Amino acid sequence: MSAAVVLRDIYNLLLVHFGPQHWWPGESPFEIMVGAVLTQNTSWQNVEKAIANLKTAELLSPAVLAALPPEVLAEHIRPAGYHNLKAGRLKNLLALITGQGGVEALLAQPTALLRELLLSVKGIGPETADSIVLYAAGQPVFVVDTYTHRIFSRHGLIGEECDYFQLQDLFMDNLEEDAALFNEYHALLVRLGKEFCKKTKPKCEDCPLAVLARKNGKKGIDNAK
DNA sequence: CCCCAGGCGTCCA
DNA sequence: TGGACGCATGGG
Repeated sequence: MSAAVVLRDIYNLLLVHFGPQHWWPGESPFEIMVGAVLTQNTSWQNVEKAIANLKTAELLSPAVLAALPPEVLAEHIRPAGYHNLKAGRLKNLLALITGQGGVEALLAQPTALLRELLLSVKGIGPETADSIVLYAAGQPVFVVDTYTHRIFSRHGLIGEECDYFQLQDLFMDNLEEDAALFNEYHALLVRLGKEFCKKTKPKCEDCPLAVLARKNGKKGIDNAK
């Protein structure tokens, strides 16, 4: 079974089962960027509270946040957890935005450069950078997260040791380079993870992907290490 | 009470 | 280079 076929089968199963997820849940590119930082190791439910706080206080714009003392910002985003840490990370991101002449100008940079710029920000790692590239800039990179790794390793499709970039390459080498596809695929994997592939309470027997086991066996994916 | 959530940086061998 | 740890709130 080729990787391309397996990846397509999984996508089709998930899309039929769950339907389109309409990601990212945010109203503007800047809101998406803020949400991407706030959701680091944090449930989206908590992030929503923090973003609602910012909106209510009319703080959710680059210019306003840039002028806000970090301690004040931290108080508003408290529900998202790690608020002191994340206030600093948002400040770092705002410095990049300002330095690049604004959100529009930053997000208009070519994919590879945009990714490098984001990764140069202290507090923005591979997943946060890729989330911004895909969901805020609409450029085609595949976003990997803990759910992606957990789902694929539990189904025996990759090894436990498969790292972020190996897993990302697996998708990007075997799917057409299409931002809309990458968008929906990642969103569907998160949906699946939340409902059927939690860390300690996997509902594997009910997993929509259970049919894959019979079709694909335990052979894994051909070019997965 | 416990464990977990759409990570990342630091430290230390 | 890689494994442990801190960061922190809200939900189940």
